[in-house]
Amino acid sequence: MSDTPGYRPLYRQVYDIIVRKVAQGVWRPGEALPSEQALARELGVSQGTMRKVLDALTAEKLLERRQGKGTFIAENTQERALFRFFRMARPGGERLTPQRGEETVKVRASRAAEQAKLDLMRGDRVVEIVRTRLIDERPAIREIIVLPAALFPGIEKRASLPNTLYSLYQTEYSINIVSAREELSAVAATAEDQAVLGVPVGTPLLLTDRVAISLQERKVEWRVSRARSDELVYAVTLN
Amino acid sequence: MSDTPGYRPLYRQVYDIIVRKVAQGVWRPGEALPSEQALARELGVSQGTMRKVLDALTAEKLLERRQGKGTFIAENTQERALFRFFRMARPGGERLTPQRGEETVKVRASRAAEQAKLDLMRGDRVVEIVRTRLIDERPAIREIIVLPAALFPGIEKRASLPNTLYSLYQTEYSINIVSAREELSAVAATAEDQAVLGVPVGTPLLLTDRVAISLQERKVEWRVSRARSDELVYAVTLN
DNA sequence: GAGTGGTCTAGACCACGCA
DNA sequence: GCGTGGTCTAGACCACTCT
Repeated sequence: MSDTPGYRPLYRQVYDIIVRKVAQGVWRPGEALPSEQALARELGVSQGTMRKVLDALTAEKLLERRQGKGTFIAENTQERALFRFFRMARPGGERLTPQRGEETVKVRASRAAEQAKLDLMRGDRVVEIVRTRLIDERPAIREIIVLPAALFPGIEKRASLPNTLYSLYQTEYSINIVSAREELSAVAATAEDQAVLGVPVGTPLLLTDRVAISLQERKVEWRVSRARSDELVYAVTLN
Repeated sequence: MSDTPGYRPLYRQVYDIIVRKVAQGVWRPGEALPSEQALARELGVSQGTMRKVLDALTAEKLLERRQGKGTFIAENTQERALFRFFRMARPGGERLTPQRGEETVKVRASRAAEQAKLDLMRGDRVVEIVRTRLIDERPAIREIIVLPAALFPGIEKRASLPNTLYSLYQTEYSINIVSAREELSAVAATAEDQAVLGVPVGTPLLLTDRVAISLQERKVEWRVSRARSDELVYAVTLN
């Protein structure tokens, strides 16, 4: 799995140092880092090398740089986190923001499929979140979200969960979601889908199976969504 | 649409020059460019600036750089072009290569929907390719592909089309596909789907609606695919 | 005007591929 | 051992933001 390059560029080492600091929460989301110059001096590298590191982290959307102002820890704000990982839109491309519907949270033993998906051990516990999301006031998406309980202590005791869970992960649990692997397929609506979403059994639904990856490259969330596909599409740009 | 920055960095100008040269086919796909040093001298900029340009174009997958060897025009080889824009896989993520099935090509007048999708004028003609693709020897995907006829002269006279059209676009028509906007939805199989794909009417299919964008930022292809979703998923990684 | 990131330069040395 | 891209440095100047 892990190569041993035998040669480890300086900027790579500095990169890892900064990533570690961010993961430790040395700076809060939205807060400014020291200037390029200051960081370079502090770590004993040239400004050019420091810049290379900060630019790379900006490309990974962990930092944001604004000319004349500074370098900031990227915030998984509602807006941003939503449009980055929530790809549902109206046909034609117009983005939309779902509303919150029914929601249940519980902690339970993990199942074999979950252990496989999230690299868990037998006996590990998981948090299960089941929720409905609304478009135009009507139920449109059913989601089942599974998290390793060890990483999210007490999350089941929270009064209510925000629409964008990833900002909660970041601010409350110092877990930054940096990428997600998704698999989409088309399935027929079940009786349960009919009950929740109000579509006839057999209606084609868009099923999304997502595993979210943290900055530390851990699989931290498994999410399966079933979405009405009549007025909703999954929009993505390939590069 | 187009901002006037009022200030145009040097590397941006050099970038445009190189892009233009690539689009003009000054170097063939797979061929090596002059070295960083040589290009920098030729264009009268420093090596650092030249490097910035070449790195940016590498990030856009237009070039490939190999230490010790040189900088090459990225080839839309079968392998690469396929896995870059063809996202179908087996559940679990294993990539697969479809085989070619039935195929028809014709040139005809464009319809309103096509004019809208591809930014065409009324009266512009289009090439329509209808084809079936096989997985494990069985029909699994139906595709309708629409191209502006003006950009692909004589394409309808070709004996047969390759599995990966984008390498054909690149080598024969100097059109580099650099990105694609896709919209996915779930639809019920029609009688025609039943006839071609052998699935019962009403079976959920995965429908993909793609517009492919060229290096010159033109909308060059509209492709609608209907895929069996029983043993096939659409796999994508979000960053 | 002071401070930040953004651009640009010139030059040195390192790692890789190949003959 | 030569030529290529990859890393690293030091320093200058430009553009943007805020006071």
